[in-house]
Amino acid sequence: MSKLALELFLPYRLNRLSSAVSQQFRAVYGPHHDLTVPEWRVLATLAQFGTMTAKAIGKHSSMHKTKVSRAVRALEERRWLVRRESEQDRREESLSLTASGLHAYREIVPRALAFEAGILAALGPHAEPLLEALALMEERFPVD
Amino acid sequence: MSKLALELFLPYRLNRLSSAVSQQFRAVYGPHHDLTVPEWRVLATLAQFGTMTAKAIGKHSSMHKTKVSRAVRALEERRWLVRRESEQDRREESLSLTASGLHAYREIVPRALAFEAGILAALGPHAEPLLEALALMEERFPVD
DNA sequence: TCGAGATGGTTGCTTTGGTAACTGTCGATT
DNA sequence: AATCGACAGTTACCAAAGCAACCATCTCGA
Repeated sequence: MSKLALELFLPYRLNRLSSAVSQQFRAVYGPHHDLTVPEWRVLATLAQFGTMTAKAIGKHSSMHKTKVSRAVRALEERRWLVRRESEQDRREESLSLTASGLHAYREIVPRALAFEAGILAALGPHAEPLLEALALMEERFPVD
Repeated sequence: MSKLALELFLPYRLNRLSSAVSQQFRAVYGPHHDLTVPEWRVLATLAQFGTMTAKAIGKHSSMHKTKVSRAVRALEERRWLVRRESEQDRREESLSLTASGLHAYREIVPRALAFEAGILAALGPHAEPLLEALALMEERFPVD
């Protein structure tokens, strides 16, 4: 009879680790700005690409359109982003960060990178192989 | 100015991958038995250890006690597990799988292992390094 | 032995996420 | 120009998850 040890089972381990990392990561932007993960993703995506539609944000950050819609509204209420109706296509809207949004972003990024660097440093020589394996798995489990 | 590419950012990648893997994994037990992830974890833990308390299940499977409580009730209603009041300590209850529960478990396990094996096989020589890196990160991000 | 704090487990409240239905707009075909 | 299907985004509804309050029981110390 085949046996399965939950603590060694890959999907479980990934899930556990991902939650733990996310939770720790919240401490990075938590103290100053209280962001949810979807809000952080929208912020990061907009900062990365400048101006884009909600649809494009969702695609790049693997988020369902309702999640994006809500995160966008939250950031808008915080005055971190503005909507502008697109001229060519009035169904969509061009989203971009305000000065405050960009300011907050720039404050968070170095800490986010330091957080990531801390993990990779702790992995030492295992870091590079991990990243390669991650890339392979991402290929096997593509976005939707 | 430091730049951050979300798609290369480790916490994001872990999160994305973990969701994708979990979602695919549901297809393993989905067709026959419609289980939630917490239910699956309780089932697996009980099968692994025989008889234990809800507290112990939560600890082993990294789940909040309310999650465990609800998953236990769901499995109980499905007649996959039974509660027995502990004699030494009447606050806690001894949980164990019924024959049906064990039967379902035994049907799922080979497929679960095959699913995992498929991933590891696709990783080829990268599998072992990945598992080592995972272990290191788990150490760095312990349960709660 | 009795009272205070700790503990196992459940329940209620609130937040969060997903699905589906809806609104408004576009593009294409007629 | 009118209509039909596709599409961007929002909203309403429902399932899932966390937090805190709660109940019952245990343990320990005065």
